Amino acid sequence: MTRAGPGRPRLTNPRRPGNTARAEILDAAAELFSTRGFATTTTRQIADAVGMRQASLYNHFATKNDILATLLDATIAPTVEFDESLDDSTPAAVLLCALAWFDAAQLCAGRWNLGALYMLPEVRSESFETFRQSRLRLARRYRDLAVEVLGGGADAACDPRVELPFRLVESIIDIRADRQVDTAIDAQLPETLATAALTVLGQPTEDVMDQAWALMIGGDSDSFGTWGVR
Amino acid sequence: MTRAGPGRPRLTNPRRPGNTARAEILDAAAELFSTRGFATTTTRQIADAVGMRQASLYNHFATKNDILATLLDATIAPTVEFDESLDDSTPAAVLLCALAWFDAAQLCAGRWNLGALYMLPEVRSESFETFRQSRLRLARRYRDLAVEVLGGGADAACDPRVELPFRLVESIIDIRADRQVDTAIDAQLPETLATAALTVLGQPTEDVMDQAWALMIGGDSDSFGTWGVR
DNA sequence: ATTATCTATAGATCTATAGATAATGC
DNA sequence: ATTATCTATAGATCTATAGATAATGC
Repeated sequence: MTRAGPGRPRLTNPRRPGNTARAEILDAAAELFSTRGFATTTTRQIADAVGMRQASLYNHFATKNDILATLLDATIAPTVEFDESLDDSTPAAVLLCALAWFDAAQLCAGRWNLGALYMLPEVRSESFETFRQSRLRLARRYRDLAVEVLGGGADAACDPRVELPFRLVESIIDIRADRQVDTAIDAQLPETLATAALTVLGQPTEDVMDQAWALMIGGDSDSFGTWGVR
Repeated sequence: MTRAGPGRPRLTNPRRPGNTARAEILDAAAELFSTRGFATTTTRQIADAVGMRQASLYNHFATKNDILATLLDATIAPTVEFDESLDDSTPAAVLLCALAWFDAAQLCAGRWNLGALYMLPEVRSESFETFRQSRLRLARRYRDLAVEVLGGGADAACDPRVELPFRLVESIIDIRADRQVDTAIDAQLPETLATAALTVLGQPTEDVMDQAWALMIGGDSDSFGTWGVR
């Protein structure tokens, strides 16, 4: 909050959270990109939202693309790390459920609806190739687990339902985008989606949910605030 | 195909389906907007894709916004009409299932992934207010039917699962966007999603699917090509 | 001296309009 | 005469760079 260091002072007082100009810019860009889109958000709008001049952004990011790339990478990282921390000898149903639960909680958490950045048409451009690869790997991971849950045979691999767990979790992005925050319902959503990810595959959920919950807690449980009420 | 009427001839031969310039423009815009987004698609790109000069677009549409508005309205209309044709004395589970099935088939059909237009950030702007209202009404319709399927009480209205049927159907948009067309799987998707819309609510599906199928056929079954294999 | 901002602006778009042109149809 | 295109361009952006300025820190 109290900024006093070298450099010419800003004309406006800071109005964004973050201890560095970089963090302030990322917060403003996250809000604008996730609500108005990338192409329609101008660098001037970002600068105005931070309280600095348009040209000053370029002391902290080389290009506008660079700002989006930074946000995208930070957004997907926690879920990928959580997935990599899982023990592959655990039953597939438990792994799938835990992954869905963690991912949904991640997408629910945070000041801004960062998942919406995945959906921006601009992300399809060449510049974001690396990010798109990571995300595709995650989608494949969901599908592979779903195939295993369904028995792992050739039939399971062709079952169209194996696409659904990943898509169910993603739907939280549109839910957040379409309406105001409703804490009563939102707190339940991650668990609801993790359950639904099993239900659409025709799986019973009782024991699995408890085991998945244990894995969630086992992960870096301090890395963000709320896991939803249990 | 054979264009020969009044007016100065184009420099390029027609390369888009449609008997009128308007239809050719809509086809090109549908492809570009749904794959690259609205703001990043220039009127020059649309014109190039049609095979005419940028300025010539303005003989057929007043503004770039006007092109998108036309596409949006045409996209949501069939599902809204189908919903209005349904008989409210039918059990809610059958209505929900039929609506989901029809909507999913609609989103699957067609040369371009028009559902992706719903997701464009630009649609949140004032200009598309009317369209957004229609779409919100449709989302509410799904939710109201889901509440009724769950018993209709106050508990049902607060159950977070009531959001899921609508979101499951929408997920077909992202499925289409993320991968190449896979006819073997795609033909099954609408029925799979209609089934899942009931499954996530904890409903049995056996009889309901047959009744829903009958409603699908009863609607304007000739309005588009494939309903999926049954 | 170093740093982070500021002001000013070049260069590159992009939408939409104005007016000319080349067909058809009466 | 009417129509649908064309060419040319005005006016309005928007990104990113260049160079000046006002702080801190040594």
